Amino acid sequence: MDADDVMSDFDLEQFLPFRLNRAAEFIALRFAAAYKAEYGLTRPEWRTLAALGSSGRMTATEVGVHSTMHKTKVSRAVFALEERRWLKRTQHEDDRRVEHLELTAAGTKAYQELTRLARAYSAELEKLLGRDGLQALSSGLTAVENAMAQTRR
Amino acid sequence: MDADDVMSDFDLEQFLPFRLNRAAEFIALRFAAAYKAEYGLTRPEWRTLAALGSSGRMTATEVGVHSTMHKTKVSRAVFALEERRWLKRTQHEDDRRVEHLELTAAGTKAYQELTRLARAYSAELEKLLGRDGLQALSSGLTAVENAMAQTRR
DNA sequence: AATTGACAGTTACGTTTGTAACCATATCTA
DNA sequence: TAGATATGGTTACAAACGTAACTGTCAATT
Repeated sequence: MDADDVMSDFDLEQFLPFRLNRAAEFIALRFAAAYKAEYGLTRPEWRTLAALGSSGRMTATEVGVHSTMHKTKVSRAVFALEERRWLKRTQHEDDRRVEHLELTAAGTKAYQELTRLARAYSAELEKLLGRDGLQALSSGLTAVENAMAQTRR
Repeated sequence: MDADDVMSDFDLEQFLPFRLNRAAEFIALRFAAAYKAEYGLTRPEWRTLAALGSSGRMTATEVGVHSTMHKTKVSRAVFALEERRWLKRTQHEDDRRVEHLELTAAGTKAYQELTRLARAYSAELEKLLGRDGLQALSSGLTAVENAMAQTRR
């Protein structure tokens, strides 16, 4: 037993935050490469597009909550998508602070194409992780999601 | 059945990269807040500290591989930790390109304290996710790690 | 021994990020 | 109805980031 063992029984390789982060980076990066190369989208932009594409009309704040993105990220992504004419804003009638966000026809088209990529990647992931691995990961994530819902803020 | 349903059966909420990333951010951020607030450490710095604390003497390249960090991140973290006198470098005898990195006494002390925080957080996570959730997440992550090892690069 | 290529680590540069301050509007309270 | 407070969204600024180019050293080839 040498000094290292005495010092601590902590192992970074076993530490969940570390493992989760590394895995997320790996998984996300492979997909990010696709939409970045093909469409020049940043991650916040893709997420905003996906949120609006799948949920329809939302406010910027709602997008942020939905995707757990900081509001400045959302703000910048919305601006970028708007410039690209993939998204349009409309004012809320009663509350002029609020803006409703919606995809344009072009935005919807892009969303659908990206959706195809996403599905292809999902299939690839299933092969990569195996059915059991995927299932385990998914239920683990569900546990985290429940914990997040409890730890409301 | 409205337009959204027809448009696509893709659901962002089910998309693994999205879920993984969101979960990782949630889990990692809670812990990052601790070492950031108490020690003013960045994530790369904490990771480098942890790598050296748990594995003893390593080179910068080894730290990078171990923690999957880009070499510029490692370089900057090493510089910061060195300035803080938590880490010292020694030249490799045979190869003058290589530097061995090691924690100083102060660095080791800090590592041990952070290790206590990390263990406390692990325990908290187990409560938060439940034993089953934790187990599922862990084996899901193992699947990802195996996939990463296969997709060598 | 000179040339070439590989590798460890650092640095310069442009981009992305989070924090905090900000503007405008809405709501609550007195 | 005035003042305080909260909220949606943007912006300024500094810190952190990745890419690519760089320095210095080693190994292989000639």
